[in-house]
Amino acid sequence: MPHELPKAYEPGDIEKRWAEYWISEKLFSVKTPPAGEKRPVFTLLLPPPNVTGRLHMGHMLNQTQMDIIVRWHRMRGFLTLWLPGTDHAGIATQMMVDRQLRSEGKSRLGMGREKFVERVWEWKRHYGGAILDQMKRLGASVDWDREYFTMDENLSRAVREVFVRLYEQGLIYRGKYIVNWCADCGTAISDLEVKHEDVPGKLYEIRYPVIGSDEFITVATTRPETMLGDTAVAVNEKDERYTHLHGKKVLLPLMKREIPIITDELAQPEFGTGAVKVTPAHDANDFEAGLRHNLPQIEVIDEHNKMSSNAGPYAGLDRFAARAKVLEDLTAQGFLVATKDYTVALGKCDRSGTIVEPRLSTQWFVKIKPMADKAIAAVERGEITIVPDNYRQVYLNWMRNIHDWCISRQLWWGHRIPAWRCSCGEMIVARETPAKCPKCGAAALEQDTDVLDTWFSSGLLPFTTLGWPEKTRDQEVFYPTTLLITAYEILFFWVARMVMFGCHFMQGHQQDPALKQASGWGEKKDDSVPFRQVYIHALVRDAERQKMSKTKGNVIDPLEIIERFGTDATRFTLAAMAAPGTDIAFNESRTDGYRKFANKIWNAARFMFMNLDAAEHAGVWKRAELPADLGGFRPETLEDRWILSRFQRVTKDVNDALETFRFHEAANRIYDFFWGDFCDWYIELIKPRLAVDGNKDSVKAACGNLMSLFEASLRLLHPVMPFITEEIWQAVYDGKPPQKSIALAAYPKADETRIDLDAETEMAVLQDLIVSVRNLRAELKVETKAKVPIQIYAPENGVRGLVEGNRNAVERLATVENVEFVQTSLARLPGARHTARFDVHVIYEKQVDVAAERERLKKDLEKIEKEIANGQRQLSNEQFLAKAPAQVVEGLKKRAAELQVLREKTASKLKELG
RNA sequence: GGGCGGUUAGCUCAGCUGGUUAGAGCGCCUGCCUUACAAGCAGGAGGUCGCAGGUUCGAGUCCUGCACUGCCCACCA
Repeated sequence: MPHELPKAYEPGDIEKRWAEYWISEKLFSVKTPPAGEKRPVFTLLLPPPNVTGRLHMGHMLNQTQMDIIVRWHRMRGFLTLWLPGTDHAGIATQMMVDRQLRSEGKSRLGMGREKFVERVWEWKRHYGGAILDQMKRLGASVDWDREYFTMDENLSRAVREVFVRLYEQGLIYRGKYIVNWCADCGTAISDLEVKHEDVPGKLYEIRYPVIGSDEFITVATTRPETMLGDTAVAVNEKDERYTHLHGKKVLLPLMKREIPIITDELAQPEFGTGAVKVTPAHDANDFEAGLRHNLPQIEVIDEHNKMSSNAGPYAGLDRFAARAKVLEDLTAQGFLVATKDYTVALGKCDRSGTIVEPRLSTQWFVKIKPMADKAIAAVERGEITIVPDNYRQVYLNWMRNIHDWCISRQLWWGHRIPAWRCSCGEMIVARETPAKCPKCGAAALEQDTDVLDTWFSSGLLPFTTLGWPEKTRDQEVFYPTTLLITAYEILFFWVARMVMFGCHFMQGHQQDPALKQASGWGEKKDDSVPFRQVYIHALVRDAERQKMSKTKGNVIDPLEIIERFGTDATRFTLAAMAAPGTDIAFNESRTDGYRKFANKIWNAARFMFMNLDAAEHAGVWKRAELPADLGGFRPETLEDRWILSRFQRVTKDVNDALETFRFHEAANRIYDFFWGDFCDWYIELIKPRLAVDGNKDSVKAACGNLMSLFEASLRLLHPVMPFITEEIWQAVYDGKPPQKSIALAAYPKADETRIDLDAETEMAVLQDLIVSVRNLRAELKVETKAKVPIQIYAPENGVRGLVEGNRNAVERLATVENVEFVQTSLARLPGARHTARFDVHVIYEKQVDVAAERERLKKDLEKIEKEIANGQRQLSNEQFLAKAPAQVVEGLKKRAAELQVLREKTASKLKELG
């Protein structure tokens, strides 16, 4: 790799090149180790995007976080498996292909099930890989050799196995119940797929004539059209208003049907009139009540949301047209008593937006309670930790109030339910297509036409992707997976289901004890859980905090952002903004800032290579093998000791932050270190030492130190910015790196013995001095290039020695030409600045702006006084001295001493100025 | 109806387990094309941490209430 790097960083080609390299070299493919290996293992399952999906910001955030964690583990020596795949996404995909067919003038129904499914497969082969290709652009370090698709044969077999086992265990049943029906999708959907929306509506009060009296009983409803299917009116047993009507009947208006008045807890005396109409076929509560009282179920709305023949004169009308007509007729006949404004929680289909109809229908259900109990226990016992912690409670609440899960869908695309019906009425649930009916021997069996809810199969992925139902080595090694990173939105859809299925089907499973131990999970007792940890990340919103949506047109396309700013910068943005618990308002200006950060790194690299090459050319230094992990770093000067110390700190902080998913902290720490410490100070300080005409040994050391530290910093940054770090890292090794990729190099580990407090303190004083002089120069309006003489008063020997020892640095970085030490304080002079440890005076003929100076000092003094007062109050408080940690007291005392000095200097100067 | 978050500089956000002087980026102002970087450098202005109480030696951080705001869950017509 030539070191003639272009002046500005151009991510496009570089990123593409390395993304391809990582894949073609199979760097992230994992071989399952045999028994006997003792190595930490890290497993992560990619939440499978829909095959129909296109990468959006949510994916990108999710994948960036996963990739950071994955690369970090890999570099720390974990056997790291990240499993990618896609979800067949039943409804979404079917709708997509439906639409395509329609545009060709064809229809699903016209072509028949078999042909349609074949067509979907064809579509999948063509377009299904798009989202994974987009992932490749992000640099996601997944194991492409293990890519799965939820409809793969082996995964489908596992799905059938699960279904049959649950059926045999009595945990799957089939029955006619109220389900959420979406007429648009033509299928039942689960409770989770219904989104409630508060909309202004009406509450209608309708009176039903009581038979055998001239009395009426008034019921309240938001859905008058369902009265056509009423089979009772309920009142509460304790409601004395209605005691005299118990056992009587009413004549249902419009339908002229006699229906009983029943007593049931369904009716709450406080609400409305205390009497409620009962429509068992169109309301979940009424359905239950109907069962309790053995009421007939009259379906008046069909699967197309039209009134059925049971609706008499209203048959054929759309449900809402029917509502209008019913109200009209009720009014005309004097049955409508009142119409009140009322907010209705309308249930809409998550997918199509159609208003969902509670409808009586025969479906398959999972009896969820037994599995939910295990899933609750796993989290309660801490076998699974959920981060941030508040989601733990959300999860538990949901799990404790869970209802049976409707798993059948009236679709063609998906895992078909492995149940067959014989004409004799026998139902056969089997792993493989049965040849004949076990009861009557008939061969003409019809398979159930429904498919399974997509989440049924994705809920199994943690173990089915590892070869279940066979007992495989993969499971011993990689199950339970270590972590799951996902969005809150699918906590219930997916996470909760994985926990239930995992705990149920992997009960008794044991991870290879040696690997489990080495991975740090030794104390965990239960290896049936699908993952040890769950991290829930925030939502990405637009810059105005709005949820992104196609209809609002505020969707930010990550690929477009990547195109403009580079993948690394985009990844960095997402990491830096991802503070746990808060949503991310994606702001391009931040990404632009991180693009500049990449450029900064790039130019620091150019600087380094320029100097290394010059040194090598001059024969002062040879680019030999770079000792691993800062092994070649020889601290010679203050800045060497200082930067080494700072590096240990940033390394510690970054590792700590990643341990607890504080991505923003990790990113910001590296940013500050690299830009602030490394570029602004270290590089500036080391510059003269790199001059090839200098002392050979010291040039050599400087080159080695610069390169060592840069190389280590690249490794530190790599999980967040994989591309630019790879590019420069490869160049550092001149195409002969010790590993094929920086992704396989070791992650920096903090060595706290290399933290040098003295160096940090001294450097801070030096920085203070230089900044003070720069300050004064600006204030005095000294021409930029003019070197000025300065005077320094530094009563402490240490400080004086420090400045003398780094006189060069001061002269260069503050543009100073002569440093004179004096014996008396300079604080009062115009054109001087002071800190607690030194005074510095810039000798220059121009005058300071006295008024401005006075203002500044006044402000300073005020602050100092305030702080002194605060400090004194605390230090004179016995309680404080007794209770506060010694370190805090000590610090405060030290500060108090400093403040005294500062106050005196500042006050006397202020006095001087008048 | 239940639950969960947010409110800190003009804007977008950090501030983890309470501890000395509340930070960053962007924007703004001033001066610099100093041979790594003008996608840069140097300097600067800008905050009674939503409001009111409380706990504590000490509160942006913990507690209570209020206000505004966002989200999730829910089979009361």
